[in-house]
Amino acid sequence: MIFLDVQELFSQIETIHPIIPVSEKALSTICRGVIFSKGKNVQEIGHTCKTIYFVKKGGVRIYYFKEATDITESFEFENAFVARAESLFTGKPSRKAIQAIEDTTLIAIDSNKLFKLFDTHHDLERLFRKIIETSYVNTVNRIESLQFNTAEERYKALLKDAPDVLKRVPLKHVASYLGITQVSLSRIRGIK
Amino acid sequence: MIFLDVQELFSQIETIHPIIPVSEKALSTICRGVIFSKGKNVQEIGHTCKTIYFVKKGGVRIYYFKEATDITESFEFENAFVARAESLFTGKPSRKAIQAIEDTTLIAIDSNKLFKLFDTHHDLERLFRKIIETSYVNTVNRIESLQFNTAEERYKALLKDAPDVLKRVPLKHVASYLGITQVSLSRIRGIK
DNA sequence: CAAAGGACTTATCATATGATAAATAATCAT
DNA sequence: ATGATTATTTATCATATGATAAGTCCTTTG
Repeated sequence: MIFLDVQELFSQIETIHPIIPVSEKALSTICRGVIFSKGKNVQEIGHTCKTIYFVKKGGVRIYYFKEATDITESFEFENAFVARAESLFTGKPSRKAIQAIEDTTLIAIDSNKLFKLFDTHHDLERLFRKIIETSYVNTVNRIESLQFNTAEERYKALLKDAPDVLKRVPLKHVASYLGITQVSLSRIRGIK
Repeated sequence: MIFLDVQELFSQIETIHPIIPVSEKALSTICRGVIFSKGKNVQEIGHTCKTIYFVKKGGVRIYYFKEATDITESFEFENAFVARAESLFTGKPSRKAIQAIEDTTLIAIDSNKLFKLFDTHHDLERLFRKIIETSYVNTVNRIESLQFNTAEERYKALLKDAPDVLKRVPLKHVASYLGITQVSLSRIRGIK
């Protein structure tokens, strides 16, 4: 029996929706610790997502290809949850991959086992409902920014709301995340 | 006691996650029927969202203003659920309004009462978790289309995936939904 | 029915962003 | 360290979309 350190995970859970000890216990039994070095794929394109990850250390991005162009859908760093929703919640293979953008330590939660736990551990279902709600709100806000803000406005908003992303991620990935080419981002940054 | 016809609602629920009769009963006690004529706001900008709507008949849009420009965030028609997530799940006032785009009959579900029911009716929480998951997947897919598809690609995708929207909604609202001006949409439609 | 307003299209010109290429700069592997 | 990738910037030109304006068509309303 190897001990997995789930302290960061449970600290984070505490801030979202506290769960009772028996639920903590149940949850920890379906967690695995996994490590990926920078650049390695955590999950591949075409794989059906059956895992929810929690980032203990480092960071990951979800990305896909459109006509040979690498597009970053999202970044996640310490204390965030990561999953490819369009696969996890539909059971279909994902067109997207998850990649470690730094040397990264993750906790992998088996989603099928988690969903089963929801039957007996009501508080776990509520916890994950709240996590999904938060992710949903974030994507709704992101749609708003992509719908009618200029590339420059989106860049400046990112600079304001998540300056750490700019420090930890290659600009080419930031560019595609913002919905523009790297050259355009460079031009926008160049203007003072 | 006025009888509210919740048949369409429960038929739709059946397709998502069946609930037991006692939960149906509990849910129906927190539902109100409401009617709005075409053009009327169902909820106003600045109002904190405490209602989840189900569309029985007609259709609505969620919209907001960016610098005096009316922007449609989303459309919903028969058998869909509608709420302003960024307000409902955060408790903050919404910058968005909900408007009837046709003469519309809605079922209004009190969200605070619903959230309380989750404590005693586990299946209701699961039902709404699944509804949120589906909405989340839809927004993730929408981000993908806004991130790197051209306006023309987005228009053609809408034409393919939701041709009824084009038939039921003024093009000016479709245009802002697609993230372009009405004039651009008209140009795109004009080509061939 | 007439008038008025709203919806949609078309045209012109302006601009932000894309595509490509080339030059530095930074990072990585041997 | 050295050379080889990879990341970033800068420049030029092309293009999709925006802004504005004008005109047509449709709908509403008195």
